[in-house]
Amino acid sequence: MLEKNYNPKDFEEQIYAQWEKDGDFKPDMRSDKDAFAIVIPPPNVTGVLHMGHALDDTLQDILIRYNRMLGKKVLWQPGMDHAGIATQMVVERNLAKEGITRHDLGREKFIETVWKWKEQSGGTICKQLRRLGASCDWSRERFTMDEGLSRAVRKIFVNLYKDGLIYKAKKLVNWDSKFMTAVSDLEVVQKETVGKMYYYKYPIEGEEGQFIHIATTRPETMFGDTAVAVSKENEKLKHLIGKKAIIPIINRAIPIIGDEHADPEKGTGAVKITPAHDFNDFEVGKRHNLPMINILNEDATLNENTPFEGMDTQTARQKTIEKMTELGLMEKIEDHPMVIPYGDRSGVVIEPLMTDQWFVDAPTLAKEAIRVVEEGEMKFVPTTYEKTYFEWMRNIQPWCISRQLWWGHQMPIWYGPDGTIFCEENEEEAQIAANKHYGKNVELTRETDVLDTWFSSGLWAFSTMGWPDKTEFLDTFYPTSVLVTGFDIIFFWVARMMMMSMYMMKKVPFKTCYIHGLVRDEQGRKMSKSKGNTVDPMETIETYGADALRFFMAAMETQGRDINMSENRIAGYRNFATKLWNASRFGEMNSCAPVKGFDETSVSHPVNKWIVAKAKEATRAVTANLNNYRFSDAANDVYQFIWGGFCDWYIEMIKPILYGEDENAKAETRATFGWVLDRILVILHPFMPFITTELWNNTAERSTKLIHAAWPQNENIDTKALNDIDWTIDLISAIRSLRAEMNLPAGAKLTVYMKGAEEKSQQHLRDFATIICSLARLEKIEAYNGEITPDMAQAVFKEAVILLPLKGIVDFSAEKERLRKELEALEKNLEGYARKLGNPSFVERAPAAVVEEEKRRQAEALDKKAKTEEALARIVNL
RNA sequence: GGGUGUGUAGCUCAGCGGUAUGAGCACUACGUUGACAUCGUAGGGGUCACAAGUUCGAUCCUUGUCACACCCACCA
Repeated sequence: MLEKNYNPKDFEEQIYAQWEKDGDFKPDMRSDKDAFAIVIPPPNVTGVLHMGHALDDTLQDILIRYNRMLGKKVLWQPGMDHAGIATQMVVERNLAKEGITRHDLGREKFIETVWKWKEQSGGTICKQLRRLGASCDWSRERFTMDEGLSRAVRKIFVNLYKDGLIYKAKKLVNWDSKFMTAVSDLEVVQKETVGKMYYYKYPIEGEEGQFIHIATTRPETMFGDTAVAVSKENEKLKHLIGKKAIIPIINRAIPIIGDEHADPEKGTGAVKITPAHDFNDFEVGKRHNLPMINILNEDATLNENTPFEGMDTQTARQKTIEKMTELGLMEKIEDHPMVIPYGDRSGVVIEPLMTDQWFVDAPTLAKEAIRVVEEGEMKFVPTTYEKTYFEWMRNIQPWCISRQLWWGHQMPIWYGPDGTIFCEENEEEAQIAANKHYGKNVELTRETDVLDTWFSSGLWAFSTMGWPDKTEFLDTFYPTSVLVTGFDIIFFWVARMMMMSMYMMKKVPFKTCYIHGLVRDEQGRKMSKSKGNTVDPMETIETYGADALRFFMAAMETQGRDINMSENRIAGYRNFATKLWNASRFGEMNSCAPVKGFDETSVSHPVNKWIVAKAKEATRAVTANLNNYRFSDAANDVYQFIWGGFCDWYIEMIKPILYGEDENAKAETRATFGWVLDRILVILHPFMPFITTELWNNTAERSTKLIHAAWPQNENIDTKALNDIDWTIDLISAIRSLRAEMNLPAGAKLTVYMKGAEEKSQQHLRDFATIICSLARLEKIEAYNGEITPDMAQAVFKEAVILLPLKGIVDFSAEKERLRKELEALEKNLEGYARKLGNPSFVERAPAAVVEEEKRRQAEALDKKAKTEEALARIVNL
């Protein structure tokens, strides 16, 4: 017995536990059908589920469940990312509460602590994913730092290194002074601010009273200046080229050089060049062989190369200005719009800093990654993201992969006593290589840097399947079928996966990349903790059930567009679930249940034939839309069928049968109801796995679990069966409309006549009289050949007129008004038809079918107009 | 500066070269029947941003304009 009320809390968690216990998420390796695989975008081990995950993982689960029901070998590979910086940050914060820093612990102890933290508090999100209903194969859960994946990281690193695609270089990199590590370009966010532009002057060496005027936003970097540049085209300043300027305060002479980097139109036309602290100046420095003077420590305080050692940049800036003012060299300070780089995680200003770092030769790796997308081996859905991908990949810069952190994959790099580099998969091999190199046993020291987190996630598609070992899983599931992720992850992850996979596997990591948008708040603003406008999916699930949230996500997902949260709408989908629940209860109360051996093609009652055809039609539409990643269309197809077709019409239409005397019809209808409800549970299951399973388990004894039920394919649809009932539905709607128009009490049982109906319509009338009477609240309905009397309300219905005799005097003004309005609309339409059909080039050039259709509509409208006019005339004549 | 996307009902959005039966929510009126008030029935509401072009026909294609959003680059 189903409970009276739909209460998802009663069963959602239990059902999930049962699936997991029964191993229902494991791929069926005996299936003779294709493989279908998705690797989950590994959430950070520190992460908790947010609405973005809820969207991302719902879409994946829909695809996974759908394909599982198609009978394929289906793998949804779950796991988590070790999230270098994020995790180190969390653990350090915990230590800080006890007044300890990681340096107090030392590297080894600290890493131990992180692992301990991971075991105890990491991975909350995996529990939450279960609550959402995600049917991942948890028995295969991986972690980007586990032993297997670490081996994969080392192996691919060594390969890349030996192929010359990983190299060490001293370069200007983005330096995060909070974490004291280099970060990649992607981890830097540019923020617009209004800053200051400082104008001052440097004396010219040997020329008393002569100056070169400089504009800068960072006066404190002057101690690292190694030149002043002016354009060779600059008529006013080019005479200074070759002379020397004196950096005040420290009185160091630097050359004035000619370089096109100095735009005569900007600033003063002269630019101070600080090669060690500015990416543009770095290039200028290289061109002119300028020395590079580093003026910063790793914590972004000024170093011994400046007079302000130990000060932070802001303080040093003030000091510099003070000094310059004292020297009479300050000219003016102006407000200046500028962009300042910040670390996306640390939130501190990123400083360009000269350091030894490791790089991946991304431009080389990008070539294959670009080619396979160009040639369609990997397709973006929607295709527009292809452009974003190409744009980025074609302009890609070397990827800085070294991080001066502790938590992460330590690079498989060892240094010999003289600094020779040995890159091997483990220490023993490095030792062997080194001993061979030196001809004797030497002591090696290991590189302390760890890898950028995205290096290991870049291998996710194949490392999770056992690579570098040759495994059955790798053979079966690689390349994976589709990757589902947000557009903000294209550069970070999609691009890197493409590069790494093409390099190592020579095959794309996934055949399709489905990109979705952001989940925003109700007003369309980005959700953020600082704004306080985040919605916790777990709370939503608590209130409305996981199914409602999932259906919301699916119904809102229209190919890449952002989604605005809407609690109203989620409530609406909870209501939808309630509706289905109650429809099932109706079936239960009326002994409707699936019958073994029931053949839905053999039903004879038109209503049953109709719903069977409708169900198949809906199935076909959902299938097509899922195949094309049209989630909202698929969801709406199911929704419309269940609510608009099954509940609104079918259930209402079978009531007279179920409450009637015809036992054969009753039996057929009960079985049909059972069949249709089963069909509903099947096609709704990917979207709402919980309620469908609960109903499936409670409406019959089952030999198959719903999660493994077969998704129906290639069915024939009896389109003829659709028309009869569609005619009846139209008629019922017309009568209801007329009733409402005449303000008749809903309870009143009426008689309705139909005049001028064709034989076929009359037949329908006889066949469906009971149904029509029941749904339109009539005493009787029948064909009529008599006169239309003044007490009859009229409505034109197709070729006939519906007559509603009313007892006593009736106010016809409302009806008059309605008929007039209808006439107006008809006139307007007719004008359109006449215009079109009167246009010779339309008749000549438009496809014949279109012209015919137009003519048919015109004829229909003319007929209806005539009937409506008659009706109106009769009223007016009263 | 370069790029991408979006402007359709009060709101959030679907959709399509052939009259917008658009969807959900909101709104109005009425609620009868033994699945359901987390509901039912009926109804109101749109010059599909603007302009030009292509076409027999444009909300849909092209170009331009305006508005908005996002991405990338950029601290003189």
